Amino acid sequence: MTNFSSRRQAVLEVMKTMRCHPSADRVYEEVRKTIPSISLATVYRNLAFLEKAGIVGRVVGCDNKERYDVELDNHCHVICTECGEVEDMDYPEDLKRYLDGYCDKNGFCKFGLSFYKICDECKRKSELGKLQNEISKN
Amino acid sequence: MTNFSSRRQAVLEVMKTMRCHPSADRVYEEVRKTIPSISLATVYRNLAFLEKAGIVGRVVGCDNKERYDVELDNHCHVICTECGEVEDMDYPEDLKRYLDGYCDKNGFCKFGLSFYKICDECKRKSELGKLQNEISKN
DNA sequence: TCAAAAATAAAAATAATTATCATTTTTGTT
DNA sequence: AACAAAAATGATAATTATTTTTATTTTTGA
Repeated sequence: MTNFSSRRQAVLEVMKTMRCHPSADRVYEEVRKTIPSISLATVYRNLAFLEKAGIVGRVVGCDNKERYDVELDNHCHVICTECGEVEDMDYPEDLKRYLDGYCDKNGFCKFGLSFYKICDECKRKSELGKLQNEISKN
Repeated sequence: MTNFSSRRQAVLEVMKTMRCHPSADRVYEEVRKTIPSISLATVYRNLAFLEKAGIVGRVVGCDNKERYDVELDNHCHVICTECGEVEDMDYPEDLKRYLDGYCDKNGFCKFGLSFYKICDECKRKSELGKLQNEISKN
């Protein structure tokens, strides 16, 4: 039975709604919009609970934060090497099959594939920085 | 020119010698055996320096620690879901080629593949725990 | 030789996460 | 409904990993 407490439910809802891979503090920020009195510890606790229950997963980005994910199937990640933001990407179908097979055959419980690049946001910021540098020189 | 300070050199040596993927505090522990006066901050600084220089890389394990790696080519990781320990594994040759191609074609700068399982050490510990539980019940 | 730059130790500061504890809410049983 | 036991929570303290700061030392290169 999926009989969660209202706050646990709220954390899960936020996870389902957000299309990104939020860190705990981002989830906290978001849940507070509907339940202002919720505490950060509760968010952590419920994310841990939901993880144990196999409902959300952890993703490691590139900044020292744990990030969370509700879509546990069939996708890999695109990670920004600057800000650590994580995006979903579908596996090429044949690759997924290959890795699933490899995993089974060798007794691994799961696998994770990530591709890295600098995200558009960070690229923009970096360009802006250079520009400002040029300007201040002259 | 690879003209590093003696401490920077020592950090790199340790990284090369250790066949695992140590966290900063493990590196610190190890370097202290030869340079007892080295400080933890210096280890962090030099790992960061060596990373920027492309000599060591970061690996994300499963515990909330950054781990470091000197072998930057041609291998993927086997990560323990319990303790976060990271082990190297060769890519199947054809998979490596496929991923390299995919990466180039789509403008990613790198990729990472990890397989997860519970390592032998942790399996042993967990068995031991269960056994002790049984005993204390009777 | 000597000034500027780089590297360092030690300690303080920061940031993310976890643990504690007193209180509140929920649950299942009578 | 009443109530005891279990679970969940907020607030805060504690912990852990990492980064920053500062005063000092070492290295570099002119």
